[in-house]
Amino acid sequence: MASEKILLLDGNSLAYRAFFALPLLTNEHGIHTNAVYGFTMMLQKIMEEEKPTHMLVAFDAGKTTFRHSTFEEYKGGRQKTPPELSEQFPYIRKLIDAYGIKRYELEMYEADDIIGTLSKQAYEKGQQVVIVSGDKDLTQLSTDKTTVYITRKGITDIEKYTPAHIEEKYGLTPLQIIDMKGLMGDASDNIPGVPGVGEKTAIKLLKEHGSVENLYQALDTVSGVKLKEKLTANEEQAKMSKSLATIEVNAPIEVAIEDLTYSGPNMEDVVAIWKELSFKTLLEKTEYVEEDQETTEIQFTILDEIDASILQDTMALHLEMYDEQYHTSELLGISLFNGEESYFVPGSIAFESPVFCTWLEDATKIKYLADSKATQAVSRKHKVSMHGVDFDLLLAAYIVNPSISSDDVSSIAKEFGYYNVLTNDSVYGKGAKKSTPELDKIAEHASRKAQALWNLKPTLEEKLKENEQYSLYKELELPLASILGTMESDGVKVDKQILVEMGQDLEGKLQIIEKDIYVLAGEEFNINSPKQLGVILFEKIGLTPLKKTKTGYSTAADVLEKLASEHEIIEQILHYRQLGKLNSTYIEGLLKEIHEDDGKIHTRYQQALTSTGRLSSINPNLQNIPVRLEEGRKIRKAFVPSNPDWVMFAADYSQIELRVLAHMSEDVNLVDAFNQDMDIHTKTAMDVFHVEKEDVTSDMRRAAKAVNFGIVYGISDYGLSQNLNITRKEAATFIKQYLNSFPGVKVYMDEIVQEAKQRGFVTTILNRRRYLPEITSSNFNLRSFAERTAMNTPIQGSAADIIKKAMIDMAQRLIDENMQSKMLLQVHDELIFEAPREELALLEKIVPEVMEAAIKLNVPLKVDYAFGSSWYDTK
DNA sequence: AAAGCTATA
DNA sequence: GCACGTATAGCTTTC
Repeated sequence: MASEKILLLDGNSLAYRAFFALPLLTNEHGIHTNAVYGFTMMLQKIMEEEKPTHMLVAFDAGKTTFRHSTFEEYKGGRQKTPPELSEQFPYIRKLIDAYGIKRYELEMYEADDIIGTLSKQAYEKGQQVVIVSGDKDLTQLSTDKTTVYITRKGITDIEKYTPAHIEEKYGLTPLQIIDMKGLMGDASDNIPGVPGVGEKTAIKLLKEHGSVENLYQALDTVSGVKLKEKLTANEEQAKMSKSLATIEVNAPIEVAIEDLTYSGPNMEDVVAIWKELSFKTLLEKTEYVEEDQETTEIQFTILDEIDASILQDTMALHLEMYDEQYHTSELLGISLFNGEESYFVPGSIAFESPVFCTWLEDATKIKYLADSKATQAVSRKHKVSMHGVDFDLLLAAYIVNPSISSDDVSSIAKEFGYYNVLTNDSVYGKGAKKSTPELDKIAEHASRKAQALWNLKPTLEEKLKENEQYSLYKELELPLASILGTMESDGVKVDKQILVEMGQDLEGKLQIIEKDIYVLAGEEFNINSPKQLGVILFEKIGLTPLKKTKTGYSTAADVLEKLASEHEIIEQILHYRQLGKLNSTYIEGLLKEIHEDDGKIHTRYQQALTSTGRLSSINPNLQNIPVRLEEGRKIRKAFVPSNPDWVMFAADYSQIELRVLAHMSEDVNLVDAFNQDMDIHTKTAMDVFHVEKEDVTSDMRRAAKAVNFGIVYGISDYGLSQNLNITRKEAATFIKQYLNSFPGVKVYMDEIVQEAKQRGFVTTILNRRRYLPEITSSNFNLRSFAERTAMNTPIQGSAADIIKKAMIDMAQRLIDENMQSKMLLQVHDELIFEAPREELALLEKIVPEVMEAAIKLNVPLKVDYAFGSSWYDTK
């Protein structure tokens, strides 16, 4: 039986280690997961390396142990277990069970004693023993067949204690470790030892005398008067300490080695726990495919034409696309489910059927969808305008909790307890392995999705109503999805030639700057590499590094600007970066996104992504087209109307976030300022600096503007000081002055943080929620971040609510007025249209009117607008 | 895949 | 004494 190997783990000790080694992670439900995660990592690694035949995780049973009858203060003065860790123990236990590992705890005994007892029994049986703990006391158990692994810093770094290693490290035998503890004590366990005797002295004494008992028998021979005195005075305490430090190897345990055979994990259970805790990396690494086991068989019919009889009044419908870029992706087919029968129609056959297209357009035919925006966009590509959407899974899940990061039907369904859908990755493969499976597989996959929609609708709607978010979902997000789908599919015309010419111009300029930089640096290097640049600037040229990053010198723009006066290379580098960014992201990047067939760019808005309720824009991002610097702003010249004699028309909300703040805080001074339509930054400067309007300098206004931004973002004196390049103290004074001038804002900020603490979430004007589990964290950084988001999210999110509502009203108004003008883009606080010149006069009237009336606040909303022959000219 | 940088509101 | 402004997307380099 020499091949048997038993692995004994100290559960409490390892959980503590994991907890303190890792940052306080949480999953999207606010459950702390760092200890479980670290424990899992250790477990995986150690099992893989050791391949044990037997395993056990021992836990401490309770607070009191037999050692307390010897010494009441044993382990006294210990900090109580942080609640963030306590809450993780149940998961650790569940996980151990899922792995199929035995766990054990025993009244009055510690995990050490269980491990000691079992390691002795295993040793006697001739097994190899491996003990894992974070507690060095366990090293006393080391023998020729027993190795004790003690975690070092981190979670997977381990020191292996064999008798030889102990000899080498301390010059002692494993059992003498107990004597050493007896003499030197152990602060963490509150074992006193002999005061004044530390590790060095203890080791020296034991090398001479062998044990505590022998030492006291030969006390006369000990050199050093002081030491002898200390030893004499503390003889009882030394002997008691030794007994406290001795691990019991004959504890009355009720498990036997034979019960501990390890036969491998139940991966289904393990994966379920990983999912519950959102261990994404572990899930991705695991090749275990649990879906096939979890899903139940379904029935479906593949059709090669659509018969009117299958298109009923209410149906779940899913368009199965090969990839997520639905504007260009191949349509693999559509699935339909009516509560009983599932159908799949391959490819674009459905859209070739007038019966189907008519059904899609019919508002009285009710559709349940996974992603109505995508469905709308794809339908429009097939010249169909869909109506009658009554459910959108993606949006419903997002409104329930915007932190849910998953965007495929399978993972959303699982969030709400429905497991009968496979992931896209498992059907198509991911990365380089992605490919189209056979038709049958696709049909089944798509059918499962349609069935999921049907089954999940009641669950999601109930949740939305319970949270009073049903109208946010049904009257705001759902109609908006259709509008966004239309905007995306309409697209925006981009003049390729303009971009190409700008690109050539940029390339030329870049080459010149590049050469200049090489001359100034005295060598050629990759300017785009912060690492190489850092070496040139701070080592070769010898500039002073003002800031560091995790990996080296920071060469960020704000740092370089401060060094600009030191060396002329800085200015060149900043210019190189600026032009390089324009060329790679905006010239080359945008050119790649122009569709050949229509010369347009079709971005995709992510409607279910941000935690605040804003949209985001991808492939390409049209919400960050340059505007601040003239050189970049010229990119906007390429964005033109799709008809030659039309114009671009842009309208933006003025100071919408500060107006929202005025509304929510009801601060009299701020409300007044907006009611009188004052320049808010000037007004802030007047109040913060106590000057008259005429005496506000441009610097004062700039500082006030930064303070206003800071207030919206959840201010800190440090952040403001960085932004304004002033001291922290000065920044703190500004903030104090601001809050004195706008006391209602201070009250509001305090209250919103309190509210977040009490309810666990904050809300916007339209009752959008954001959960902030970390607001009660004991970690300063996490808590502070949550507090700032508690202040910012209602402001940013309410502004998002307002413009979304405006978009819905605007789309309706364009229809009502029978206009050809099209709403094309949304950039957080602005809307961009293209319009025939004849409609300009009307547009100038209705756009501000509709936007300003979108949601009534207790301050007016203000909209500025402009038009011109390109986006650039709308200024 | 992560880090560093830069573009927007 | 620590670390320290909100929300994003995308490019290049480096591991």
